[in-house]
Amino acid sequence: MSVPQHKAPTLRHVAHASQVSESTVSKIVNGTKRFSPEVERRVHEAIAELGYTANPHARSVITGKSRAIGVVVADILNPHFALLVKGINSVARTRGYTVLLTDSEESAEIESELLRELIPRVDGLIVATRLSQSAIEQFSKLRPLALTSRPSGVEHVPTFGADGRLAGQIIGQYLVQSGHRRVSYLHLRQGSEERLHGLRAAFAGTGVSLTVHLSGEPNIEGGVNAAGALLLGTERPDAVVAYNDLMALGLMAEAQKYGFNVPADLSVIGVDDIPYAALTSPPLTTVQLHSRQEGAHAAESLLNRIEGLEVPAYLPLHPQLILRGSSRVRVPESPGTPSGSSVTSQ
Amino acid sequence: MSVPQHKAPTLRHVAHASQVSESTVSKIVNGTKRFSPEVERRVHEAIAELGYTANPHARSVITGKSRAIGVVVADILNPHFALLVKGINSVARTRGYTVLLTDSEESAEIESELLRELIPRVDGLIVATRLSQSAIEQFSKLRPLALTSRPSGVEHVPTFGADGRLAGQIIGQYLVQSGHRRVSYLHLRQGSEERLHGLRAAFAGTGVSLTVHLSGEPNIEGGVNAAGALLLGTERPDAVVAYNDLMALGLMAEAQKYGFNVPADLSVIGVDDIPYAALTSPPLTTVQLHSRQEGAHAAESLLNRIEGLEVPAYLPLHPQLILRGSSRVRVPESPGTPSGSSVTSQ
DNA sequence: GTGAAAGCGCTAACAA
DNA sequence: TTGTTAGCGCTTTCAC
Repeated sequence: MSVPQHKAPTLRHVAHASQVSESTVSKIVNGTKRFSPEVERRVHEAIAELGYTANPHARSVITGKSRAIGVVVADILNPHFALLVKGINSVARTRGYTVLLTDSEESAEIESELLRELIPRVDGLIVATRLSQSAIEQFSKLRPLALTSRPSGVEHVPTFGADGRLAGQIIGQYLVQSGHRRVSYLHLRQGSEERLHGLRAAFAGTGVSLTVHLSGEPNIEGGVNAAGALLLGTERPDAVVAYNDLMALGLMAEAQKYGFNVPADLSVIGVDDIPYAALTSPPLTTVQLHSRQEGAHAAESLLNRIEGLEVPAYLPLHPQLILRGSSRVRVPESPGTPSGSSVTSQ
Repeated sequence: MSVPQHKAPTLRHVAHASQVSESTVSKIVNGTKRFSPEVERRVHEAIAELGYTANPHARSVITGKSRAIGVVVADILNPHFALLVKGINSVARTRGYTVLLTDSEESAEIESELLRELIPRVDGLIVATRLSQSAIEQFSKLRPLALTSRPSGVEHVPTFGADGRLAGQIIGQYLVQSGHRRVSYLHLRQGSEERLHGLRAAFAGTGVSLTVHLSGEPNIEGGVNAAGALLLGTERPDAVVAYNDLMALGLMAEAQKYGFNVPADLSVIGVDDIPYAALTSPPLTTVQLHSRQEGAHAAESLLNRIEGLEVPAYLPLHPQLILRGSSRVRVPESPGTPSGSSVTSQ
């Protein structure tokens, strides 16, 4: 079953084979200095012959750099994070960095453990965190950090992602304009209060009521589990907004099981615009957050910081309302769709 | 923005602070040898005081081990791979290994590049490959490999995952028994022929016709794009089977746009049982492949091999038909659902 | 242009 | 139980 692992050739072997010193080989491999064509040819030949590859660990010991970045996401099964990772990956690959990806399973404890393990191996990290401000501050002293998806308001630690408050506000405005009166919000315990604040701001002075329900898990299960409390109370909502699409999808499926007709009885709105949001019946109205670009921005910024380059200010990603079948206008007299450039109808 | 990075304390610092030799500290840190309580106390104190963490790179240079494994998946956005990774992660974490995850974006070229980059950094790799047998053989000489999801039939390289041929056979048998007569299969260009072989075997001698269509992309887009050719020919199928759930979901959504009623006009069946398969209308009939356990098995086996432990034979994962609303019996006279333990109705 | 020598942070014989 | 020594594979002055 097992194939014997001959130990890999080293610089010494290449140096011997090509009759030059180790330092010469090193400089040629790294492009640090140029040599006579004859020497370079011999060295390249020997490298090819022996199948030499530099040992990145030995290199890291000296340079103090690993050309690797760590990524900690809360749940790689969530397409928002998968897309974020794809954005990070593409940037990292083109710039010659390796990505060490880990999944914290939405646990602050696991997240800490992973960070401690990752930090000595990488030059910087991108983290969707659940940790406290003080914990983040501690870690950020050890390595450059970039935060995503869950703004924590820690100073000196750059945060990336679309404006959650604005996302909430866009949804709120749409609901107001489309005649909804009783809105329930499925909130995520920790983390971003921002989406909620945005909703509140949009509803201020409009007479629209907002009821907030809590869910521990920002996934399909979380939506399924919250559906009962959310939908079967005495005052039934005419719209529910969920912290993210997964929760909205779970919630909508469960609502339909209860016999609700979406959107006739109830509008359902999510956040993220994951690929599956377009495939349900009805397809889900949601707010696109540009997860992939969020990852790319975070990675670019982090790598620039690591390499001591200038870190440009990134254009904030603008949340965009994607109108689909899970929501509809409630009052015939106000059929206008909301105005503004942040709306796309599909 | 940037916080100064004081260079990390080393063994030397700890040795100094606690008045012992470097090798003593090393042995205490690694638990290699025991020392007097007094010395151990001093060393642990110094470690805590200085916030010392071992430099894993320096360690790797000497030991030749990195306590890291590499993972290459084809598309982390595909829940099958996300679950696979979760299975791998949980095993790796409990055994003290770090996971270096990368996404090859379904490209053999990128996959090769990633493998070359990963190999010198890790003790072994888990790969969902698109590479040729010979390429895989080459890589497997450099590091222990475990293959998943896409059996390649390379000798000496263990492969994990449910039996694809059996999955195809189970679907085929169900379709036969439920009275379908014209089946179209949406096949994935490269890789697993196994699911197709299983279907063929099940249809042999039954008079059920099988038409095979090709799709390059094993994702939602692939299903959407193939729908036209698959559904709008002269002889319309009464069932379509897709290589995986993503393709089936894309295909079903598109079929519904064309006006097909699923399952009245057409049964749609996928493979994987991704979480979203249960949320569409109708929910998708599919075959559960136990992706998470597949990942766990591959990781356990690989780590055992790396550590020179015995590598137990893993129980093959049995594909299980999950009957949902996207398929139904076609002929009144044969209303029986298929028998056997591999069927779960929901 | 090329090489000798020193040393990154750590582990592993081998002494004592 | 503790320390000394050597050296992993590599980069990096600094000479020639």
